[in-house]
Amino acid sequence: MESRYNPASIESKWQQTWAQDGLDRTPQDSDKPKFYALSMFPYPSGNLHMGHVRNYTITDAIARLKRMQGYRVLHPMGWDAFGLPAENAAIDRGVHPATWTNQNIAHMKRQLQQLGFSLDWEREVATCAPDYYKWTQWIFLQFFDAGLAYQKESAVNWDPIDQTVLANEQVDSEGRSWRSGAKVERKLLKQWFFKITDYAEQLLNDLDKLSGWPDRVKVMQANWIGKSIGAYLEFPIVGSEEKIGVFTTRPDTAYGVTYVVLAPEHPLTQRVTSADRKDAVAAFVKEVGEESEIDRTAEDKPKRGIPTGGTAINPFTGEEIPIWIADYVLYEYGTGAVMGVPAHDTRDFRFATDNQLPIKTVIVPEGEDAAKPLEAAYTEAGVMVNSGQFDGTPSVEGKQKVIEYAESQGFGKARIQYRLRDWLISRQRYWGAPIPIIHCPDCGAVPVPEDQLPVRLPEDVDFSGKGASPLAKLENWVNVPCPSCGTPAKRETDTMDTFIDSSWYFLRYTDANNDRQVFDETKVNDWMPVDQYVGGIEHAILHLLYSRFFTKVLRDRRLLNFDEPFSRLLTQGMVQGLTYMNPNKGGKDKWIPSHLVDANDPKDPQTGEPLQRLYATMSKSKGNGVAPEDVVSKYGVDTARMFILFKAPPEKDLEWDDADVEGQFRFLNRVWRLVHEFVSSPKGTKNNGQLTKPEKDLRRAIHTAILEVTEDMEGDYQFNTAISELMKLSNALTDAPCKDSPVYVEGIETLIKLMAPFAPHIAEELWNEIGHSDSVHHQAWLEVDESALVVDEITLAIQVMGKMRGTIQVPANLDKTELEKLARESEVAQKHIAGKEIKKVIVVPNKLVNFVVV
RNA sequence: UACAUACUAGCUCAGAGGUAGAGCAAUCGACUUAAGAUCGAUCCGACGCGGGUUCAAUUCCCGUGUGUGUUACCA
Repeated sequence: MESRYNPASIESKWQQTWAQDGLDRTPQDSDKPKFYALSMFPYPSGNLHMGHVRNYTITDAIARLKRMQGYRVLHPMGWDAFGLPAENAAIDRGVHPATWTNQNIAHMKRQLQQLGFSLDWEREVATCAPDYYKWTQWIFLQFFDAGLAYQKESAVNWDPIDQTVLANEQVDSEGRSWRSGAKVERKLLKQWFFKITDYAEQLLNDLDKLSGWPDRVKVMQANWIGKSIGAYLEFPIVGSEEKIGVFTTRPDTAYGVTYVVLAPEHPLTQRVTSADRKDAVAAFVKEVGEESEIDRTAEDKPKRGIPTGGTAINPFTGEEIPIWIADYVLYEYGTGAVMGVPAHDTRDFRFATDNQLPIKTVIVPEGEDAAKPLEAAYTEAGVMVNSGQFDGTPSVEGKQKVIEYAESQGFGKARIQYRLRDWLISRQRYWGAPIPIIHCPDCGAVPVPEDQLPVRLPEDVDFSGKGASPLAKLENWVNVPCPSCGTPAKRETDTMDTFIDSSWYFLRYTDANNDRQVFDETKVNDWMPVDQYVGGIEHAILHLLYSRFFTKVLRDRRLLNFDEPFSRLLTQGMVQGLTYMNPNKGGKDKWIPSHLVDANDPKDPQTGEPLQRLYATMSKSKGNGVAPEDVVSKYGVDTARMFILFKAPPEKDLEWDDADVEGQFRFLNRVWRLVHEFVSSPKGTKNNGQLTKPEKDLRRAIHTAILEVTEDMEGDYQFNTAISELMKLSNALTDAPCKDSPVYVEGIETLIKLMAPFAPHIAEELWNEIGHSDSVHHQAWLEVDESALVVDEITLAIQVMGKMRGTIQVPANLDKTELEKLARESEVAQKHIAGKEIKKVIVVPNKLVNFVVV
């Protein structure tokens, strides 16, 4: 055995051996319980960064542990390969998106393999491959067939210079196109939507089933869905047949409505405006329309609005009330109109005060009357007053009663409102899965027949970045006969949002090479749900919500039989790098790339100014990244893995620190030396059945380590503390005086096995060196021998009045009376209780005795 | 603004109603021409702040401060 730990040679050696032996392949026929470990698949941007490495290291450690624990493990990898950067590469550099993407995939796959992740590459998927997006299109048709895919006019971001539609992420916070810099306009286009709102209630309720998800992710999803229970009420417009519908959560305040407000965009605005107000209203609408979303919703801004001159009737009181328009009413939410109840809503109160609108109190706290004027809105529950027949009703009950009354009178009903909107899935660009629809002048939107899938992306395309989507310009691709009636028709030229590709990839892994079906029902139901999903918190809402939605729809199509796709979710923290900032500079210039800075004396290389040191998420613009391959070439994969797992709990941000990486490398070196000394010394053969005290102590250390590591890995994966236990065991072995004992052999073997999921290469090498021919990764995980944990003597704490006064050594497992007797007789206790009356004695077996004195 | 979450050694993090703990860093010593590696030893704590419950609170409860994240007028 080499006396020095040389990671480079052992890592490549074992990676080859494992590949040959098929160590990473998913077991096909096995009666073992299943375990599906999954990392969120990456976008093939070209290079693996530390965030990827952290993500996959976590999942890999789990996969390896579960294999040792007797599970058949599915641990696949693939590529979220459609998307904008590929198309930009085409526009900027003239490389075809497919070429660019495939090169990146090849490069990143090689990087992953060098990192030794135990992935089953036979199940690799890439969403841009026709044999994948064929099934994405097939799933779209399932949605279409279920009535869950529909078209609607919708506003898109339109770049007037490039004459093209932009995605939201291509529009900066100033509302300008990232490419042309032009002010983006809103333009109405016919777009495809998925009806996720049909599943809002299920998506909300089933969050309760996700006990293995972090609470904050569930809270974020619940907020996103945003369920409100209330009423829909209609206010007739004076001099018109039309009515203004509003949604309210406070129907109990309906008698306090003193005005109605429309969003400026509301179509009724034109209708209700009186002739003399036309110009003022038009000016106001224009002004608000030009404001950016940010200005309009700024918190400190006063609520602005103007009267339209029109009036409506409060159907509860019969009073005429003015109709206003105001910028604080959002057209996108509810009905785009609200009833104004200044007395009982803070926003309405402020608006009414600013605009001299009447304030009418209709709820009072119990035992008070409505006489005194309000200084602020009273938004709590209370008793209804000034509310006709409802006077005296508690407002909580009043909600339901008012709804019933409105319903009986025909001007309202109960309603549940969600913040969640339908999912706009059309993208006017090339590098995505084409929507498999043909528009026929006679038959309308006709699905492409299944046997004609996939609708392939044409390859000879012009990428100028200008004009309509590249697909729309391809006459011979667009013009096809209608599949239903044969008349000349046109293909849909939009492609699908890439979130659709990633909403079902975890299902495809269970049967990745099936060319006849999207997946085999038995296989998907066998492997799913994913037992442990690992990825970034940035997907807390969109990707995870969409995937849950897809799962429920496909379940209702009877393609699978479970409700939720991911049983347990681990949202890993970011990887942060040491970052230098010049506080005197602004914008991007303030970040000074770390390779330009002397770490001992951080100064701006241009100005000589002192720099601030901080930790920030690694990024190109800050120049604070650490390249995985640099770390690997210096210390090896196992050190990188150990550092990443040890430095922070997985869900927290990780501060990259070279000194700590060094520390992990030293730990692996210590283990290497320990085993090296063990291999080159005579083995213990002594076995007379009776263990000496050092042997007992060492066995206790061994089995404590097994217990702690196993517990740390159960549930929430505390890798950092698990590795800390490995260090303790390693220290115990180093210090052990009984190196010739069979217990020492047990200790060495235990340490290597416990290390295997975290540092797989060195564990395999050491396992091999101590004389085993089978892989350490095939060994069964360790069982705790409870008897080894037993201690003969314990330290008993002596407390007086709850304060620690000292300790005594006593035999373990004495009963309460014996403990009390020993404690009472002890010197420490005597010193503090002598001459005092003992009122009470609390005895906690094997822990402490507490005297309560007068 | 609401919600979530955190606050423990210089740093990163464990911990549990009952003696506060690991790793790294630091300091000193040994070895070395020197450095590194290694070995040995050492140091470190109002458990954010205030109150309550308890025989006993760092741990449970309430309030408060600070940081972070999501959300930003959702009617």
